[in-house]
Amino acid sequence: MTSRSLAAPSIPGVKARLIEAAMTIVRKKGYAATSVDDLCKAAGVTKGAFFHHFVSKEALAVEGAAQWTARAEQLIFTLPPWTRIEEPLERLLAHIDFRLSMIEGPAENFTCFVGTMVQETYATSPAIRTACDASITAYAARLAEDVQAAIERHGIRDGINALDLAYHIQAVLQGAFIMAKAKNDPAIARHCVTHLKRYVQMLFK
Amino acid sequence: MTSRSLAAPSIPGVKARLIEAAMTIVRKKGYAATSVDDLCKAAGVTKGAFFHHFVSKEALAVEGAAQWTARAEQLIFTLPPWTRIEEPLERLLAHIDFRLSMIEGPAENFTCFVGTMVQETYATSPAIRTACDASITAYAARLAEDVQAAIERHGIRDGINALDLAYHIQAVLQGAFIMAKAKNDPAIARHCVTHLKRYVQMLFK
DNA sequence: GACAACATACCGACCGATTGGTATGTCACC
DNA sequence: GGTGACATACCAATCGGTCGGTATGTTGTC
Repeated sequence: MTSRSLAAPSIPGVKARLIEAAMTIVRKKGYAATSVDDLCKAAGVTKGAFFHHFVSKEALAVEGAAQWTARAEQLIFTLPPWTRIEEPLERLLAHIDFRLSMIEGPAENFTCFVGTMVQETYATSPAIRTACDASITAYAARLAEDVQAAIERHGIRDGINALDLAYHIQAVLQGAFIMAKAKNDPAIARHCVTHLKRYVQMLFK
Repeated sequence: MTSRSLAAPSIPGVKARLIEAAMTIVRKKGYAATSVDDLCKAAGVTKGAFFHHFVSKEALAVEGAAQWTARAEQLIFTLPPWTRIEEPLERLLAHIDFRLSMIEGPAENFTCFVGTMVQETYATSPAIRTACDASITAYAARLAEDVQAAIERHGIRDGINALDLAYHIQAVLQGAFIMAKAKNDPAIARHCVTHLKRYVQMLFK
């Protein structure tokens, strides 16, 4: 039955390595320009192995988006020590500071996998668009919890909704990434996120 | 053979029609996924004509970016009546309102040609990246004039620089576009731009 | 515990379609 | 009769994806 261990996973997870490769290469060249061969070469895998694990390139993108969500949950909302700050507004601002501190080095290291993909595929691949949307929505929903807690504690300007503000925070990050790519320099992106932090602070004052 | 068309600058410039097609199709599918054949078909032009006017697909992108700048200058900074508002802060806010009002219908109608392209090409095509950067920079510089005028009239919070704020405005728009694509709904993008407007208003109070 | 039957993981040659780009020709207008 | 503005035919490379095959498990039966 199912005392099933993997039959022959030879070297640690071919699948994981392919997804890892996709997260790097797609963020650098975009989805369409990333070929299956590119991915295979980077992961040290043959094409046969690729299509053994994924029915299509699109399927890899969808699975990659799901894993991106999980990774963000860990890396941004769970592991960092500041996530345990009690005071909700402080925690929210620490979140923004953290995102700010990530913006460094080559763009493919700090930009968003799903944000990059959805740009190119929203009109051509419903499956990928949906998967990217789910990832962004999950992030926003999680962030909105902290925003809501801060609102309850401090109050906020009229007409502002927690989820909306969470999406706005996401949008500024995505936009900042585009600026960094255009200028080939992360500094401009940091300035944008600094504006964002100021906005959030002012809303709660 | 040939049921041909005019030899001299045929009806309304083949070149212009190709660039026009690129602005629509690239915004919908991205740069890499847009083939030269796609462009030719949309413009009603043969491949021979394409490569008669452009040495490469990349060259079309570069020229398209330059025209995008010119078009934005006209459509956003020159033609609309609100550009003649005297009061600089009012004019700046009218600018944001105008951008807000553009966010409607399918994403390929209101998103940014150069923002979409630079996402995919910043690491692979220096020529395109530079052209997109020039376009974004020109827009920001123009917008910064209005921001600066408003600062001189009203004063602004400490540590805020006109050009920086102009780039931030651009970034929020770009990020809003990504949200709209992910959700397949422009409403979310409008919410983001509303946050942006509120931020600008608060800075000047 | 031996063995047949089957499942999983992978290899790499191969496929038709499409890609960006070229080579050559045609034809109207100066 | 040269030149600019195309059209047509074509090309090598690359694309995503298929397919027959092998090596190495795992499992039910006796």
